[in-house]
Amino acid sequence: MTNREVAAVLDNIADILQMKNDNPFKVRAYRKAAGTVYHLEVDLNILHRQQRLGEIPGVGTGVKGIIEELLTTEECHYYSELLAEYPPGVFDLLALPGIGHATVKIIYDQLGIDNLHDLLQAALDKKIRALPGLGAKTEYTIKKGIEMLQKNAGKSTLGLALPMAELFREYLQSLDGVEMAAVTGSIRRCKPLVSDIDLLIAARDFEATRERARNYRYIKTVKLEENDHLQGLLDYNLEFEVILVKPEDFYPRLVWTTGSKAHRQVLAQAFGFDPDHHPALHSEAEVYQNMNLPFIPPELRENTGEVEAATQNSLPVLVEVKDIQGDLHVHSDWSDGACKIVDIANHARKLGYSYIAITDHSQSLSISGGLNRERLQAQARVIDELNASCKDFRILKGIEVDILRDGSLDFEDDILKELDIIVASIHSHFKLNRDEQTARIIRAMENKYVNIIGHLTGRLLNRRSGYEVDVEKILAAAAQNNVALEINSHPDRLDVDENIVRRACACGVKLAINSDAHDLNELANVSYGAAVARRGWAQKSDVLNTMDLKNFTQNLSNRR
DNA sequence: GCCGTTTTCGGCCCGACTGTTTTCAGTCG
Repeated sequence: MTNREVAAVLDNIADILQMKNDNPFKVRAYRKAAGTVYHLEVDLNILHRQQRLGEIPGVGTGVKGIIEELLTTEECHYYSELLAEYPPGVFDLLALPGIGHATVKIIYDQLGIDNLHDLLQAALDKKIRALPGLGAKTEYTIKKGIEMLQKNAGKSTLGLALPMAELFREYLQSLDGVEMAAVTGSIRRCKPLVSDIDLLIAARDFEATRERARNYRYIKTVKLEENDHLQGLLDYNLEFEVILVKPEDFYPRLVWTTGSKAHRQVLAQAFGFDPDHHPALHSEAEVYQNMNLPFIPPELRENTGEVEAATQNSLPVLVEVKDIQGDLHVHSDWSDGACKIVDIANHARKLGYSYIAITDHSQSLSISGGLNRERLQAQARVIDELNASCKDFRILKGIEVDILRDGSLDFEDDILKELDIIVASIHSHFKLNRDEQTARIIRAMENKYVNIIGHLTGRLLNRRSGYEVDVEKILAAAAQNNVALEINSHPDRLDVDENIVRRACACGVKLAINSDAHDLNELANVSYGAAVARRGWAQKSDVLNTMDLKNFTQNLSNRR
C-alpha cells in the first residue's frame, strides 16, 4: 500500500468515528495521523522494514498497529468493523459542501441512504426536510451540491491523472516492439479536469503489443479490446484508452489526438489535415510545417485563436517551468506546513531556485496555526540567521495575510512593512455577494504592502465553486496598484484559471506561479501552475517570479 | 488515540457563521 492509500484509510476511520460521535480527540488523532502520513517524504514500507513507524509524529501504538496491518495484509480489521456500521458510500455524501458528519449520520440512520443518487432522489421527494434537525435549506444545499458534483462527473484532477498517465506511458515505452509512446488528449493539453487518460503508441505488431499492454499492473478492468484500441479502467477509477498506430503515423496521430475537437476541425477544414493520408513526417513540428504553420504548443490547441495566431506567425512564446526563479507562497511548520524552513530552502535550491518566500498563515487563521506578531518576529530572526549563512540564495520573509471581511488585513502596516513580501488571501466569508467580495479584495490590493493576491476565487476543483468576483474590476485595480495575481499551483485549486490569466496578460497585470506547498513534494506542483499560465497564453515577462533575485527585489521595493 | 524536561493522567486549537430553532448544534477553514 502507498502512503496516500494508508492516509485515506486513516481519514475514513476518522470520518466514521466522527459519525459515531466518538471522542473528538480520538477523531482528531486519526485525522492528524492521516495528514502526517499523506505529507510524509519517506515510503511507509521502508519505515516499516526499518521498524521506524513509531517515529512518525502522531503515530502511537494504536495507529502504528493499523498501519502495520495495512502494509502487510492490505486490510485492517478495525476498519472493516467500522465499515460494517457505515458503508464506504457514505464518504461520497461528505463531499457535499455544507454537509458534515452529523447530517450524513441523520440521513443514513433515518433513511438508510449511502449514495448520492438515492440522496438526490430523497431531496427531490422532499424527504430531507422531514428529518429531525434538518430543513428545506439543507435539502437545497444537497441538491446544489450534487448538481456541482455532477457537472464534473467522472472527471479527475490533472494532479491525479497526469502522474498516472506518465507511469502508464513509461510502462508502455518499455515494452518490446513499442517504438514510441506518448500521453495525449486533454491531459497533454493540461486541462485542470480530465475525463480519461489517452495514450498513443507506435508499434508494428498490434496484437502482441496489446497483449503486453494489458498486463499493466494498475489496470483494473479491460472494457474494450480491438485491433488498434485498448480501453478500460485503471486504479482510482481512471478511464484509459491506448491507441496503437504504425510508427509512420505516430506524429500526425499525436497532433490529431492531442487537439480539442474544435482545433482538429479547423486543421481538417481550413488546412486539409488528414491523419490517415500524409507524407512521411518525423515530428509534430513537421506535421504543422506541412500545413505551413509553426508548431503550436499542446496547451494552446483549444481553438481559442491559436490557429489564427499561428497563421500570422504571432503565437506567444509561452512561459516554461524552468523560467521560474523562486516560489512566493510556501508554508512551513511554523503554521500548517509539514517542514522546517531550512529544509524547504535546501529543497528549493535543488529545484534551481534563487529565492523562496516563507508565507505562513496570519493570526486570525488560528486553526492553521496562524502566526501572531511575536511568532512572526521570532520566525524573521530564524530566517535572518539562515540567510546570513548563504550568499547565492535568499529566503524572503513573508506572510499569507488574511483579508478580513471588510477588506482590511489581519496585520497592521507596521508589521507588514518589516516583511519582504505579502500574499493576501481570503479564508473566510465566502458567501459575500459579488460586489462586496470584489470591494473587499480591491481594498486589500490598495494596501501598499500587498504584492500578490493568493488564490483569487477560492475554488476547489470537484469540491467547491469559487466565490463570485468581478474579474474586470479586480484586474483594473491590480493594474493600478501594481499587485500580482497568484496562479495557485495546487492541483485542487489552479486558481486563477486560464481565462483570468489571459485577461490579466492583456491588462498588463503580473502573475505569480506559486506552489502554496505544505510539504517538500508539493513544491514541484508549480508545473501545474505553469501549465495554467501556458493555457492562458502567458509569456515569461508576464510572470513575476521569473525575475532573477536582484530584479525581483527591486520590483518589490518599487511598490512601496 | 497521542503525548510528556511541570505530567503516565489529563489535556488536546478556535471563532464566525448558518440553519433550525427560539438557544444551540453543525460546518468550515
